[in-house]
Amino acid sequence: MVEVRVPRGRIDKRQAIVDAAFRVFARQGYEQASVQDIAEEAGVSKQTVYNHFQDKQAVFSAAMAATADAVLADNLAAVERLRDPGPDLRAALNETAFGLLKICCDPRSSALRSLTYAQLTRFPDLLEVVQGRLASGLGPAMADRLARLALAGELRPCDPERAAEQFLALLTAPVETRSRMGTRKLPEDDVKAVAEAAVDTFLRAYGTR
Amino acid sequence: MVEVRVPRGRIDKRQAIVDAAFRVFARQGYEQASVQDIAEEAGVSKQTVYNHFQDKQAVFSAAMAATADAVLADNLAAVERLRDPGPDLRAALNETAFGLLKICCDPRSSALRSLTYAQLTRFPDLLEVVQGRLASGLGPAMADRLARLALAGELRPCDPERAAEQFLALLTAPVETRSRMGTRKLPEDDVKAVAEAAVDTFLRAYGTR
DNA sequence: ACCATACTGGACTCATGAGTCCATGTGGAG
DNA sequence: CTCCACATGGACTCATGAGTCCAGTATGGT
Repeated sequence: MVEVRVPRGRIDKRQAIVDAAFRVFARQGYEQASVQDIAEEAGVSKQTVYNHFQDKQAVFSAAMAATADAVLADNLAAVERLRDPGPDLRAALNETAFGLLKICCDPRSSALRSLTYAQLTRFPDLLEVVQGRLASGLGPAMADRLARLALAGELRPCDPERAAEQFLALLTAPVETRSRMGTRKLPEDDVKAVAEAAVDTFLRAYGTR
Repeated sequence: MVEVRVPRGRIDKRQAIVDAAFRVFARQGYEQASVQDIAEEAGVSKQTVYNHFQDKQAVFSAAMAATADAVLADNLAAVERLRDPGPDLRAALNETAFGLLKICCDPRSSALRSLTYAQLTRFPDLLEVVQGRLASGLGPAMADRLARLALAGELRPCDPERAAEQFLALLTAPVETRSRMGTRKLPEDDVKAVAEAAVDTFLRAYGTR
């Protein structure tokens, strides 16, 4: 262990701790990650962690919330692609789908899902923190875009919430299965194939003839 | 705590332990469940647990494997409904879909997913034990049924593996989201609605005109 | 009836990790 | 320059739980 001499100081230790915590939790899981591990990963002493957070659980919550925010932001950015779809709807959907799947396959995103699942029984309020941000953010945003497309006659008239739910289902579930719950990384080509298959089925069901 | 005097004996303690273990793990998670808890739930002494299993991890593996087998069997039974679909294909698909979703919503099934996700990093071979049985069992079985239907002209010609993957995606992902990863139980009507929506979209994409 | 086998419970060791305390160092604001 | 708020690390307490050991007890096959 070669220690890099990092300048002491009261900079953004807190942020460093939050970032490091998520990395450690992602690698080792909640119970296996000791506060000491987190402190070391952050280049900080254990006591400093306790200066910023009440206890281990508070560190965990903060790390999960921050990551959920980041992942949601990425997802929303991908959906924005549909705001101005251009002449080729299929191409726009394909790009959006591929963008969403790349985020979904990212280790950060996988770890977020894993950790949420894992700690549900212990921290029920994790749902508000994580799922509350993701599902309650992404679904409606997608539904908004699809509603506009339907109104513009690009899709057949339909319930946009249901369409959004199914579009996302066609994307995420196959990737989740194929990547073995995020444990093996899918080849880019597979991801593209899933995206195109999803868009194809979606357009058959919701497209205008 | 009123202790029921249970007759001692070398009956199927092992089975009792496996069953009890899954219940305890489902309630408390792997790390939170102590071997003592499991022994008490099984009405057995801690030492007896260690008579039958090498260590806590072995108990866990056995419990997960047994549950995965049971859940897979239920799933396969539901898919069997499609072997003789009868004149009304939509009705047959609806029944199958609803059957699959009821299993999927069952606490046992939810706990199985939760625990698998949670312990992935620690026990990578859990994938072979659990996912290996479920995904590798259900997907192909579904694909078989769909292939027959396509051959009989009930569905348009298509890749049955892809169709099966998407059919299952349309079922499970929405339920997973709506039930908040299995933490709140969905009203029967919601489950039925998801099933019918999935079948509707599936038939629009894969049905014959 | 007998004996091997399995079950019991309770005491034991041992490792681990959360959270606290404190004496000491250090950077930046005034 | 001088505080002061924050950072450090190392030692400490305390609780918990895995896994072992053993002496005593019930069971079922023969």
